[in-house]
Amino acid sequence: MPTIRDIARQSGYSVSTVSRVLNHQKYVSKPAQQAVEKVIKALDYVPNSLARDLSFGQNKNIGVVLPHNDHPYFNQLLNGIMDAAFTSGYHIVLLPSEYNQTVELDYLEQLKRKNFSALIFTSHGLPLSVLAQYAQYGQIVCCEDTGDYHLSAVYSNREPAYLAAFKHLATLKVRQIAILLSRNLEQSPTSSAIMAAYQQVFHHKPAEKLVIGGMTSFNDGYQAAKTLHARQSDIDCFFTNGDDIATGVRQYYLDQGLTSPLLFGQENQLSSFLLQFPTIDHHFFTVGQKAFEVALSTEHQKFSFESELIVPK
Amino acid sequence: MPTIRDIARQSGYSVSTVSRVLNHQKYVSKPAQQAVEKVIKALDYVPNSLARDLSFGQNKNIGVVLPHNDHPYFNQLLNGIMDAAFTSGYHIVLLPSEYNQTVELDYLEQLKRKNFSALIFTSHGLPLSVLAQYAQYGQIVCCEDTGDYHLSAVYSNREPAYLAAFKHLATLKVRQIAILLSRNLEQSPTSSAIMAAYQQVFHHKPAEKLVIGGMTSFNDGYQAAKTLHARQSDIDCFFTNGDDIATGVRQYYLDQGLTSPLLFGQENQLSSFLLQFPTIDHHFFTVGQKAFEVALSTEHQKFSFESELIVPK
DNA sequence: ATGAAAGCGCTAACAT
DNA sequence: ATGTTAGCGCTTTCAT
Repeated sequence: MPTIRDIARQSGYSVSTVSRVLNHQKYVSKPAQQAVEKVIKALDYVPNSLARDLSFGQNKNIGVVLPHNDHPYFNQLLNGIMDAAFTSGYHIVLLPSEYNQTVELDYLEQLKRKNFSALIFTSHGLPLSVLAQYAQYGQIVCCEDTGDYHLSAVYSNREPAYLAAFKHLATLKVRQIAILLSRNLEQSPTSSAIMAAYQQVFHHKPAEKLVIGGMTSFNDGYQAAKTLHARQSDIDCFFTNGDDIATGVRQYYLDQGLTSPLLFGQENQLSSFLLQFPTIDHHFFTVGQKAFEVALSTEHQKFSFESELIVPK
Repeated sequence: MPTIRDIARQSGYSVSTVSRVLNHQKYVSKPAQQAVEKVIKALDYVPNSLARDLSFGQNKNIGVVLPHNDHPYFNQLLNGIMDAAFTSGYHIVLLPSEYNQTVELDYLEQLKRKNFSALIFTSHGLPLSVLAQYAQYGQIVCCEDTGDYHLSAVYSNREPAYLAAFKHLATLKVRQIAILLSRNLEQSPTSSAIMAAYQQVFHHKPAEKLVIGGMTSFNDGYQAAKTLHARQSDIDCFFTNGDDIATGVRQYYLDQGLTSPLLFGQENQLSSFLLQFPTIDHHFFTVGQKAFEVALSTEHQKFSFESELIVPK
């Protein structure tokens, strides 16, 4: 592989002139430019990215930490991020965490080593205080409210929509509400927000035996319906963490020859539209786009979008 | 940020000794090692990845070119790739192509620039002959049969399963078969394989007006059913490119109060299991895992797995 | 076991 | 407008 020095030698110009040509800078005469470009073409030369990155002090890779599961939350977020990255010249590096703190810490160390110029956490097991310690080494964007921590945040403000959702259900005189969550009960801010909204509307906590976590798919919804229906047969509503999960619930009831309880989805996927049940759109695609944008900036920023309650007429 | 030279200076040892400590090499005395490690800890030093990569001549990034759409094919493949990459020390870089040849060419150029140490093409718009020209710059793995080209290949051998599928349908005395494809008709080897298998079984080509491409979702299936049913009302079977797409077809018929035609899926997703229609499992997760493995190797290799016909009893 | 020094290939400040 | 050269931070021969 020829280097910039080979081009310099063979063109009769210096390394810096070649560099100028490569980077389309000013102060290169037409003849110089042409001579250099001719040799470049002749030797089939391309500049080495590794050398460039070292010289520049950073590369153009943005790491995206995600638990590596298939929940639509991550898909939509990732699609938004990729969409924004597409024309930016930056690359998205997938960093699966499996919610493992050791792994997450390793990614933070890599940020410090300049293996990435920024990091986006779509979720994290590590406490925010730890993430904050690494913000000095590069932009760190969290897809949740980071409170007072010196960490950028781009997220969806869910509380109002959850509140509106439960008020809507209260209107419908629903009595026994099952709640399906993504992760295990207390772990995530999202779960807390749901529980808080529920309590605010109904003035009591959700029955523990009607709450299940770990839902990521249609099938999970199906199984959860089975389990919960066995526990309590008069459930008249399922508040779920995804339209497809709600659809799984419905399928179970239909397969049993029962009428489906009231369904409530999230993510505004196709199924809630087709089956005409209410859902919440958290605008994750938009969040992803913005998260990427912030990742490129050098300042700490906080943005929130409003989750949107969608009720079919 | 301290550099290796700072560590050398402050520890009283040379740069090379520090380097040896960092890389756990032989020929470092206990006292030297301890002295160096102490300073490393004191200065909170970590080696710079960019410098390492330049010195080593390559980085640990594997680019994965994919069209950036949501078809389960790419998800499953990507999941397999990520699964294999997880413990490897290598990173997966997402390279959306939108089937754009210019974009794909740019990724190949980046391979040449050593921005990636290998490239996996889950799909490509560029001809194989062009890809082959870049194989000299790094391992290139295609997820399809690459014939005689000097390109690694890891893919699923679909023909036999397609043949078996149509034979199965012939057994059922199906007459009017609609065919739903991923991309537009002639573009992909997959489409050709389907058409060839069809013709071999039924001794004539599929009716052109019963073939539609561009299917990626439930909704696409729904719309396609609508369109095709309007064109011809006696379709008695839909051979689709995905279980969820087949499910969309079914939904349309049900919504019209009609009985669903026979469905045939692909990808062996949950829906074919729940609704008990036949499907084909192309084992993309496994293909992805293997593709990654080959990406790390320096030799050109070809692997194929057998697609599997799955018929519920 | 340890160190000196020559790369790796490019950028950019400085000089002319 | 063009050239010289000192980095960028690490790895790796080659001496000692």
